[in-house]
Amino acid sequence: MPTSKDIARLAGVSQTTVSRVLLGKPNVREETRQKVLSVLDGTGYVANEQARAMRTRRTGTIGVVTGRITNPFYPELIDALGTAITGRGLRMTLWASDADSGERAAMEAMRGRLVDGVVFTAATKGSPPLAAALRANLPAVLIIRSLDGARCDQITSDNLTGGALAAEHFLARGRRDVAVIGGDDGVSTSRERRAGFLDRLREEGVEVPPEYVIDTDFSHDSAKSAARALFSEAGGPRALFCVNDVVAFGVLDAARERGVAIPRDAVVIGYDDVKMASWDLFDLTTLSQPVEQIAELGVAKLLSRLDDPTRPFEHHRFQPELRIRGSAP
Amino acid sequence: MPTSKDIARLAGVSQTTVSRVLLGKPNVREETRQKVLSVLDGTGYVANEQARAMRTRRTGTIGVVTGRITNPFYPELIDALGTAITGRGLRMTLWASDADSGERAAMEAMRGRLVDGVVFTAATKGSPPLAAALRANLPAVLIIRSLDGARCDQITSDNLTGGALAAEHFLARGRRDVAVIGGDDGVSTSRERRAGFLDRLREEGVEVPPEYVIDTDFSHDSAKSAARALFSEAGGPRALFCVNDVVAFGVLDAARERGVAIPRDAVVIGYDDVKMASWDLFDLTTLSQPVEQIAELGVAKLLSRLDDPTRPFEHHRFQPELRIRGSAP
DNA sequence: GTGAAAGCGCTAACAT
DNA sequence: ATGTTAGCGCTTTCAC
Repeated sequence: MPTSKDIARLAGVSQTTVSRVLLGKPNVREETRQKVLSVLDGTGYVANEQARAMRTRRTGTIGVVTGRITNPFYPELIDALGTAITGRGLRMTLWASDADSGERAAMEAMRGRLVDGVVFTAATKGSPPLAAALRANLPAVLIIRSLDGARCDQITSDNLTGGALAAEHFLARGRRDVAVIGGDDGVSTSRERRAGFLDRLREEGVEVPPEYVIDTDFSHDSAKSAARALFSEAGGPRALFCVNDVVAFGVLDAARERGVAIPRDAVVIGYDDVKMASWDLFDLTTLSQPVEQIAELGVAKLLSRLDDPTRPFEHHRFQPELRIRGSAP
Repeated sequence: MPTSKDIARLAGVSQTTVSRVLLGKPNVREETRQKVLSVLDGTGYVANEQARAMRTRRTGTIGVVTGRITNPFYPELIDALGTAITGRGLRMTLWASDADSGERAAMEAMRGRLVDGVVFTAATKGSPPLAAALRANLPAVLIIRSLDGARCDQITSDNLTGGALAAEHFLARGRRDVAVIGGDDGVSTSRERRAGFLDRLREEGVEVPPEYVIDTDFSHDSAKSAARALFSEAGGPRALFCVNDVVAFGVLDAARERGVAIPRDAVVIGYDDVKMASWDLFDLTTLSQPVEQIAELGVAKLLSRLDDPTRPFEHHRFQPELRIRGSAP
């Protein structure tokens, strides 16, 4: 594998000149440039990015930390982030794991200069490595999930409004037998979606009893068993707002198992509008958040911070939109 | 951000000794080691991996190339690869894109010494960058999809057997009104699954007419419209083998739309056994391939090749297992 | 057991 | 417009 020194020797110029040609610097005579380019062409030379990174202090790699990919929302997000990152000629290093091991690894990678910055998508209140990264002022951005007072840019859906829209949809159809399923107050999305939903209901005089504000993790199976309990209760709630689509899928599965017809016997709203939500078998009414835009803006903000670390931190919230489908017409 | 030189100065030793301690070399006096370690602890020093990689010629990063993540099988595979890679203290750089842009980028990254090797999961017959990578003897491994005569290790499911198992399941239930949906002969998985299925049927005297061997891409929507056409045909096939689960989901969706009851009016078998396949709404009979094992072995083979580039190439095939569920009991 | 010195392959400052 | 030189932060001989 040839080095720029080899190219220089073959072209009869200094190694510096080769570097100049490679970087497209202006101060090279056209004739010299051509000579170098032709040698370059012949050898199929590719610059050693490691060595380059060592001087420029830019690796051209962006880290991405997500939760476990069991939620189909994450693949779509990763896809969008991948597009935003590779579209800029950069690379994406991915950590997709439970717990905070991904955050820990990402922080190490930043400090070890293996990535220029990190996009965190699964921020949780009590994550020590994330807190440490932000405290150390390492270049990071939070998308999808936010953290109050985090020292970095944040891009999310306006989850409070999203929850309120779900509430309004139920109210407009005269439903008052509502419940919220899924949630963890350490996670901004579910906390805010829940709060927006409950607050809007309260404004209209509907108070949701605490036993119908159901904590479950974000998995299909937990949601399913929670809904199963709800459905076996005779006078229980039948207008269910789920904090995300996977939770909603679990609820739909429980409904099928229990012989609860959707939307006749119960109505369901999700959040995220993953691709599957529009499949006939689910046909899920849900709130959509613009994944591509969130990913794109997140990457853009991260890169702009690398250039200007002093820019004040921003929190951009995209408006969610209610997609009305068969599960809650 | 301190360097090993800073640590050396603070500890009153040479930079070399710091390096020795960091790498756990034996020839350091215990007393010296402790001194260095205590300074290390105090500063929160993290070695610059770039510089390290430049000397060792190992980056500690593995590239992964997948197709677009619209197929839920890929997230599960990425998850498994991530576990196999990060579990070894390495990092994963991911390219998930249509076409061969990911392969091209991965090849560049290998040549630019940004990754030690690459796991290709979406090999297609006519991919120039992949062909080039293999020709150049760059360290790579093919998993899930194979390529005849590729100069690298390959780990796949035994797709021929998988297809045969599906055929046997239909035959055992007396079904002869079969069709195969989804396929592209440039992709080993669908080519082999199809061939295994058709060959086994032929052995039992069942010849599938060519119009019931349906080429569609691997998307839910294409499969859905193909199945829609099939279901509107009166005497058409009603025992459908799909080359993967997403295709099967599309078929199930079409069935629902057309009022075709599963499994009463039609039976469906998929391939992959993605998590969703066991959800009540799908309840899909399918062939499972051991994703974790494939990922684990793929990474292991790749790493072992880095240590011994001369080892002969192997193709390991895992046996698929039929998971019988409601869609084809 | 420890340190000095060389060098991985680049880029950038400085000379000419 | 081009070349010389000095590192980036490590690991690895090679001396002692």
